[in-house]
Amino acid sequence: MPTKRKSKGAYMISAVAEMYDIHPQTLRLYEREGLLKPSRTEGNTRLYTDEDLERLEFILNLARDLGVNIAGIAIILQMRERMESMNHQMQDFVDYVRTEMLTRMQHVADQPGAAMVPLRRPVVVPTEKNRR
Amino acid sequence: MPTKRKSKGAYMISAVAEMYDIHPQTLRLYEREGLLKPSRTEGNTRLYTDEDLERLEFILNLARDLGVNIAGIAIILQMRERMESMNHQMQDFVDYVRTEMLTRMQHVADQPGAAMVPLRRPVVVPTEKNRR
DNA sequence: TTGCTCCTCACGTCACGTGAGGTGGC
DNA sequence: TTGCTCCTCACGTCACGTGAGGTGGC
Repeated sequence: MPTKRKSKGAYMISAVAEMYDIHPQTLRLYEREGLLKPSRTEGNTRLYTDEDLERLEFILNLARDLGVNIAGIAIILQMRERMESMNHQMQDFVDYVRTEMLTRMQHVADQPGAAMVPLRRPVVVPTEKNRR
Repeated sequence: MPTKRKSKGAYMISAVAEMYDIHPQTLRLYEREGLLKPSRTEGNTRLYTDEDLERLEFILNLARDLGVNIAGIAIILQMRERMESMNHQMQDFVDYVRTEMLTRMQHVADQPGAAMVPLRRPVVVPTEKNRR
């Protein structure tokens, strides 16, 4: 269950550490190992955005609950991004095909005596939410 | 570079250990941790098939070269399977759409005065081989 | 000044890999 | 018997997380 966090803000390291009950040094470690890349103030203080925190939640889930080490988390983060882009690509293609087919069916229907062939049911693209 | 291994055979643990320069105990460890599931003879001796060896190569690549621990490897193996099934699903859908469109275009073309609209180029589905 | 930040260094713990030791079947 | 297999137990090493210690800016 992700921590509630709706405001668009930026958090300093101690605030993040408190929110997720994590040692500030661990956050610095994750950054050094390339898992997180918070921005910095002019004074070189780390600032964690909501996007950083979402990523952090994902990392903590892997590290704490599943026992994955840093090397594994890095790879899993990459794979996650690839899967998301695959899903988007798939969705774009489905959308394209749907409109294209409707357009062509319209052409067919415009011809005298042409039969209408309906799409019987929408194509379901697998996502994190609807699988299985 | 995967070790050459074309014959359809089954290997005992010491043969596998030698092929991949890995300790037999490590192979037993990977099995205990659920990464590999070789079959057994009636006498309870492990038998590694070519499929097991392919999986083992993947595991060793993660463990040795990338430093991923066992928990991470388990998750990455799951994700790999999901990505492969997504690729297949995508490919099936592309194939379906291609034949379906050709069929309908044929219908359109059969009508007098109907315009032919070609598929300009084949849709490329991302796979491990052709990405980027 | 206070309370934060930054950094480096070092330690404790645990997972992973490996070895020893004893067993049993082809 | 030999050389393999099975198993459990135990140790060394290293990564991860945490703490201490000293610095500097708002």
